[in-house]
Amino acid sequence: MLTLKQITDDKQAVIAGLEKKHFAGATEAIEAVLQYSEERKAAQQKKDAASAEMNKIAKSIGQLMAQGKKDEAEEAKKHTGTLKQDIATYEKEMAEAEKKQTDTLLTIPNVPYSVVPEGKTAEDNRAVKTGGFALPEDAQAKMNGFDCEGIALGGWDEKWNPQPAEARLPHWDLAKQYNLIDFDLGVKISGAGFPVYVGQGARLQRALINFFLAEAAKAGYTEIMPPTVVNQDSGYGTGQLPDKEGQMYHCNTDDLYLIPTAEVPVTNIYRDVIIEESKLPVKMCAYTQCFRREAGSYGKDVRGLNRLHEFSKIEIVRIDTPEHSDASHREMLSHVEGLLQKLELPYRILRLCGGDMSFTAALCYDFEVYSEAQKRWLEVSSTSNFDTYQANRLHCRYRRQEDKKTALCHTLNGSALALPRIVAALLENNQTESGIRIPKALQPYFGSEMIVK
RNA sequence: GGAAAGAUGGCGGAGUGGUCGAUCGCGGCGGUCUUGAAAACCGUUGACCUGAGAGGGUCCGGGGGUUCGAAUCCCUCUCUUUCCGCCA
Repeated sequence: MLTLKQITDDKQAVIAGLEKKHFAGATEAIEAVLQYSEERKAAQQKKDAASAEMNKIAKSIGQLMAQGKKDEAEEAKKHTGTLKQDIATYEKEMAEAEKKQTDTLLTIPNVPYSVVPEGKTAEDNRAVKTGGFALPEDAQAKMNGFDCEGIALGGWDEKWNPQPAEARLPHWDLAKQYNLIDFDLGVKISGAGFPVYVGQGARLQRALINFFLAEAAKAGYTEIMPPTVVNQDSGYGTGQLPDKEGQMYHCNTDDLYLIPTAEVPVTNIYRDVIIEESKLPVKMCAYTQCFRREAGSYGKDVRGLNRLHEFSKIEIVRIDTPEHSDASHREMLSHVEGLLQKLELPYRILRLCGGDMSFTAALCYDFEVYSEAQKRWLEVSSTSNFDTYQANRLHCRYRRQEDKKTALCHTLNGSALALPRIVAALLENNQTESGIRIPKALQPYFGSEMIVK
């Protein structure tokens, strides 16, 4: 959540930011917070004064008793009755005002950075870069009307004969043909959205996980293997609770949640922690299964691997100083971009507009890969800077070197990468007459250079 | 699942109703000494709210209660450890 200081420092800037995010009632919400804050301060000042008086009397009674002056002590006690009641009243006022203030703050989203484009929906997101490889027909066809400058053709050895465009299949057909993924079996065991990976399909999963983890390790991220169920405090810490309660699977008996992303357990490592500035940036990566209920999604957008209830993802998380977080963010972007280049996939990077960004983000870039058989861009990574918004909830602070004071950290995270849509694009974009080609960088992890029937 | 013990500052560990935000040790930081380092010695060392400042307030796992006054007494919740049982 936003800090009170952010609001008092520059109220108008905060309101303008919230309007860019298309948050209705920004002015009213901010004014309400400020009013509750004043109420709380007033109540606290009254309460502090009464408490100070009470402490003084209590101390003097102690001294009088020690000196054996029982009568004077009894006399002093008489004054404490009303004082005690006053303190209780003021404390109640204070707690009520504080609760209203926090409750209101929790409903207010993060303020976007100035570089975030205006706009309301995904239509308004701005493509900032395009790159990678595509098959000839698709690159020339200007994928989905977007400018594809930067996307190169092929990049394949001569020994491969790409399937002609009209013969290319969507991944759900390929998964069946090559016996890689059994969606029906998943329905039997668990339900829709829980695919069963088989044989080379399972091996491809493992290869990608290892590849992504190895690349993250090379980039200096410490590998974490966290729990995949978390308690309520963790859910609140990273902001999934209370607003997105319905998105997570909940284990009733034990009141635990299945994680929707490794961001939750990994970022919560630093909940209620004060980090020495010299230790920043903290760089962590984690592979976990992710669980999403995703209620209310239907149609061809969710076919095959496009949207699942359970999937594998490698997440990178950084905790940094306010001064360096932007540089950190750029490093994360180039890390993710590097992965897509090594996988030889056509991709584009979008800077999300104010209205399409998540509740908690201050700046967010999406990575999308072009799926040649589906003729669609698929989101495979979302890389965000949360500024102090998450850290404020997490109470994640650092001790500044220069003055030894504590200040809120910035938190960042990004997928690097989520598997299912990468698998979809890899299968669809690498169809050849003799099988499905595996990009060079992935071959050592997969153990061979193609998927065969 | 059964039984017992416990939860105090970065860590260890005192403190059982009255200047206790808390003795002490370690660690950290500053200094003396040293060519440098170590050792030794001296000093310093929690977080949060409020206030221009002086100051005031809150915090000894969480919540509630008793009392003029609670780290200390009572209730309750959570967690941890040990032993037994079960299991990978």
